[in-house]
Amino acid sequence: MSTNWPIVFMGTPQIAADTLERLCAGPDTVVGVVTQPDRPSGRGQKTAPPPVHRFAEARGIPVVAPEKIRTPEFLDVLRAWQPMIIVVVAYGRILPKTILELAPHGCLNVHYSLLPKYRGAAPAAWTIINGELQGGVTTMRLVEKMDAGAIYLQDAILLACDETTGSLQKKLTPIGARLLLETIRGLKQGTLRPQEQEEAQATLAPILKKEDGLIDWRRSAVEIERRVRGFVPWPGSYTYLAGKLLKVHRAKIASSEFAGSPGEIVRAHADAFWVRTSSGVIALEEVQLENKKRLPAAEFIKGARIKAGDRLG
RNA sequence: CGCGGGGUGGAGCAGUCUGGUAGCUCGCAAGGCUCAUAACCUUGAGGUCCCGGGUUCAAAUCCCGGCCCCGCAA
Repeated sequence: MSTNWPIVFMGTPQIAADTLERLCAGPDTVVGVVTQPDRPSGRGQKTAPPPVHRFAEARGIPVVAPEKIRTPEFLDVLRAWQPMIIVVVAYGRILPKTILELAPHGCLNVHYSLLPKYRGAAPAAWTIINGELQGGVTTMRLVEKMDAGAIYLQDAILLACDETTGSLQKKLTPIGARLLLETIRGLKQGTLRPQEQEEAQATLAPILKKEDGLIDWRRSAVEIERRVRGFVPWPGSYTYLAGKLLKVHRAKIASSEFAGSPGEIVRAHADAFWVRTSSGVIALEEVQLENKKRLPAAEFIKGARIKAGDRLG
């Protein structure tokens, strides 16, 4: 029906690329894409363009990957595209006011939590780590304060009991893409009623660091199990076994109770690899010793010389 | 040229430094035992020790090259 909007898209990882694909399938025209510059990554330190870059290139959409975004040159590029709105999905940078106000409808962000809860870089992960029963997606107008802008649309889903950040993100991405299209349509029609966030309800979802993955056995089994799920696929959870790094890919609460101190292996037999925490026992179900392949607990135990009484951490 | 570990019967590992008959925990097959079932005991089958070359009387082991897997880092 209404007009065709020129849109600029800013994003970097796979979820952003998936969202961009859906945006391209909509009624509007993505006239330009902004993404992070190539960085060396992976074994061998090869540099490769991020998913959004590859997608845009394949579609023949103009792409820029500025090292710095607070430059007049970059602003000129954005202005030349003359966007009606700028869509931001996991771009990975704080945008300055000049960019937030560059388009007539400002910057539209897809955020993977039920704002005002979990403002910040890792909303899906913290939703799981804190044991929430539901997660969700919010579209909102970007403002200078982190994730504090007025809410356009929001949708919630229930979490599975074995939900990981990866699986949750996978579920939320298409929902977010749908909300994004609905939001843009609503903005065009003027039917959208942006809701200011309730500041008092706001909580934070700070960016995760590699060290967050180190398992603290003084936490409870419940907490550790949630964190293991929340840290998949990144940064992953790990502990130490006889001085060697041991990654924990999957774990669950063991039904049995065992005496022991936090970090003590209370049972390592057949398919049971049980570790005592400060409160309760946790069963490691899939682990990976440094330099080795990831293995189900049962396989790992056959080769590892471990026994009840040995200690992790 | 980012750093590093590894490839050994069906699975997971030891053995490699210090070259000399292929080992452990399982699985599989057959038989046995039991009030004892995270069962247990006995016997058995199953291996080009990743590939190619070199050194040597002799190579899983030492040297060179190749393929594949993985940890750190990002």
